Order: sequence, then C-alpha cells, then structure tokens
Amino acid sequence: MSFAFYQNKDSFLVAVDCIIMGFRDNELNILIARRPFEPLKGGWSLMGGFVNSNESSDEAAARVLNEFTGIDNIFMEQVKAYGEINRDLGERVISIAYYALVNIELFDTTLAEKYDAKWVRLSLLPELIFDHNKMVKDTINILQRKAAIKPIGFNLLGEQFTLPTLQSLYESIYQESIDKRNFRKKLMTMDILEKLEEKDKGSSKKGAYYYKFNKEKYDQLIQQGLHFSL
Amino acid sequence: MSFAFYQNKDSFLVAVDCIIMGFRDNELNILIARRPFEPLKGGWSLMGGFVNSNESSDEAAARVLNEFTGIDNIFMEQVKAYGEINRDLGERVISIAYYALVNIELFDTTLAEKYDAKWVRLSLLPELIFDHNKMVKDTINILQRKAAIKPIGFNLLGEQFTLPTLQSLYESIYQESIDKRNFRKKLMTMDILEKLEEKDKGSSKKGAYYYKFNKEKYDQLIQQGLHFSL
DNA sequence: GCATTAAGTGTAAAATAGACATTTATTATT
DNA sequence: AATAATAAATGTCTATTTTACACTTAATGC
Repeated sequence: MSFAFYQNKDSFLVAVDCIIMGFRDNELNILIARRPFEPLKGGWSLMGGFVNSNESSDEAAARVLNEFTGIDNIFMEQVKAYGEINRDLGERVISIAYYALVNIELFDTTLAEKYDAKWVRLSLLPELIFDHNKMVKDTINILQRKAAIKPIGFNLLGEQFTLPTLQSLYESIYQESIDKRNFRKKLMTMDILEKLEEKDKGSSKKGAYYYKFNKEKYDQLIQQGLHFSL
Repeated sequence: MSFAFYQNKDSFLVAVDCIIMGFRDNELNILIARRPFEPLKGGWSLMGGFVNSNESSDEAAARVLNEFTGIDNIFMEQVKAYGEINRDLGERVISIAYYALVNIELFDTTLAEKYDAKWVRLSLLPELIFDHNKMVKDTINILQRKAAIKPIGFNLLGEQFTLPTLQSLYESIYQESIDKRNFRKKLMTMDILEKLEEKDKGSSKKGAYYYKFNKEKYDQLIQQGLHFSL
C-alpha cells in the first residue's frame, strides 16, 4: 500500500534518549555514559539509541533502558520530542526523550563497565552533549509536578524504606527541605503506607522503622476519585 | 561531514499535528478539517503537515498553524510525540503534536473554505482520524494543569473581555462550573487585571465591564517569585 | 550510666478554599 | 411612569490546608 501524499517527503533519523533516574546517597542520581563514537566521542551523554522501524518509540525507549541497565518493566514516561535542526552535531536527528525511575539496586553494575556509564548526583551533573542537559532539566520539572500528584517516588525505592529516606527522596525531587513533622502528617492522612516491624539501623542508633507502599489501598483511593499531593 | 554510527539507521517521516484551540459560544473550540487525501480521505482531522529538513519541529508547527489560520506569533507548545507503529494508516509516521491558543477573531475565514475546516465545540468533537482524539485529550489535560499555574487563558481572548466571559473560559477548560464570587475574589487578589470604563451590553441589560490583562504587572509578580492558581 | 545520634511526635496560627443570597444597573414592556 | 426581566456585581463565614516550631525517645558505644 502506498499513498501519493506521502511521497517525496523528507525523512529523519529518530532517536530516543533516556533520563534514567535512581535514588542514592540521599539524592537523585542520573545514569550517564561516555559517548563511544564521533562526534563528541568521550563526552558525557544520556543513554540513547535510534528508533527502529519495527518498534514504537515507547518500545525503543524500553529497549534502550534495558540495554543499559538490565532493568525491565519500569516506570517510564515520555518527556517530549526535541526537534531543533542542529541539536545533534552528527546529522539531523529528532530525539524523543523518556525518563525512567528505577530502583538503583536492580542496576546491573557489569553494564556500567561495558558502557562506561556511571550514576551521578543530580547536583553534580556535568555538562552533557547536545541538548541533554535541557532534557534533564525538563524531566526534573515534570517530576516535580508529577510527584505532587502521584506517588511515583516509590518507583525509586525498594520494597521497603524508612520515612527519613522517603523524605530525602522528596526533598531531592523538590530541591528544598521539608519539615519532618509536616511531611509525616501528610503521609499519614493519605494512609497508603504500611508500617513494618523491622527497623533500619544503618543510619542511627535508634533505627528507623521500615514501611512499605500499599498499592491496593492507593488504587482504591484513586478509584474513589481522591487526589493526592505530596 | 558524515559519521559511521549514523549509517544504516532507519529513517521516518515526521509530522506535526496542531490542536488549535479558540474560545467561542462560551466554550473551547477546536479547528478541524476534512482530510483531502487518502487514506481516510474525508475524515475529520487535526491540522497537520510534515516536517521539512530545513526547519525545526517547532518551526514546522508554526508554519502549519499559519497555513491553516493565517495567524502568526501565537502561543504554542508541544504536547508530545506519538510514535506508535501503525498510528498513521498510510505509512509509518511519527507525529509531534502542538497545541495553540488563538484568538478566534483573528482567524482568516476564507481559509476555512479553502481547507474544508471548521471550529467545533470541544463537547461536540467528532471522531477524528488516527490518534487525533487522543492528542486532543492529552492537550486538555495539559491545559488544565497549565491554566492553574499560568494565565494562558488570555491568549484565547481579545484585548478586552468581561469577567463573565473569562469565567466561562475557565469553566470550559476545567469542565466544571465555578462560583462567581470566589472566581472574582481570586482574580482580584492576583491583581493582574485592569478594569476599563466601557461595558459590554451584548449579553445583559446591565452590561458587564470590560477588563484587560496587565502583562507588566503579571511579569513583575512572577519575577518576585509569586505563584498563581486560577 | 553517660554521651551521642537520628527518629519520632503534637499543637497553634495563618492562609487558602469553599459555600452561600441579595442588591444593582439597565432595558423592554405595559 | 411604573414594573418586570435579565444578568452583573458584591461580602461573610466556615472548613480545610498549610506552615511554623521544639522536645522526647530508643538504641548504641564509650
């Protein structure tokens, strides 16, 4: 099947770039890698790849994520498309950015060597190639808006976590400090956490209780039409 | 200049589709047109076009907007990219959607005939081709979030407007009715409107005062770091 | 048993959001 | 000239949400 109107139109390379975020050392971290080819070989870059004709852009993003982290089935959403003419110094490439929130513990560290990749703190992010810094900035923006509405932060943590950890996660997203009591108060009114018996003694003598996210309760509340803000 | 890594990659047609919104009859309206070519010739469609290699996707969107409305220099933002494999029944096309908020009075009506286009109320939007309904839905979502933060609504109105009109605009965006007194109270605390002498006698015997948006005051407040919500 | 460390806890004030009903200006009608 | 009709304009009180703020507690190492 071929239609006349589609003839003689320009076509483009289309890439996906992934802003892969994890949480470590009480701060958001981003996975970046040394670019292995020209132009700008050796520059710091987001994880990217080209879209193939046998996959959707969402699929391409999931493939790239898996390729660089070994992680599958992850929270991933589109940021936006970047379509400036000279954004890629090699050729005209239109890139669709996606961000992923991953539990950094699931990261396959052997892949870090393979791809010359590393996690860097958001606050220490170096200059990246092309418009990748802009992509990160746009992502943080989305994250801040989104985190206030949906409990996406939990994607960044393991099964169980302490409230101090959860709080620093949100402080890292919002890039401002939050009052401990107010933070907990709000969490408790939402009633989507389950307190466990066990404590994490890693960072204090007293130890902080572990909690886990109660997805059933959350989904139930959502269905009742409740909104959230954290 | 040509780099090895870019060789042999699949390339794609890239389109822009524009969700062009205006405000009329106390409701948001969207410009749609009969598609003039196969496949789905005659189906209702958003205003679209292909990106050319000599323009960015933003530029392509502005070009398409101008082509179909005669309007230039308009508030326009990207919605997102749509990259499903079979979203376009003709060929594989990746589309980047943009929404525009236009003052419907500036619309060149001769273009409506030329392109078999018309404004339809959001509430009466027919089924559109491909994933265009989804694009509209995503746009409304963005608009609702965005309108709560920035005074984007004013892009849809002329230089001067009445408060009842402004209120129905926001009711149309939020798709819910707003209390008149609370709406005005909030507006007044923002202090970004200027009351004019003149009244609009079009819709009542008493007449409603015209106001205009005070952009200087608004920018000033923004610089002071104030937030808004409407 | 004392010092150290971070975890855990409650209350009061301020700001914001939401509910609600009457008066007013103007025009058309008798 | 009085009256009816229409939509515009206006203010208060209550409920909810947000913010500010400081001490006690559990566990460990010395």
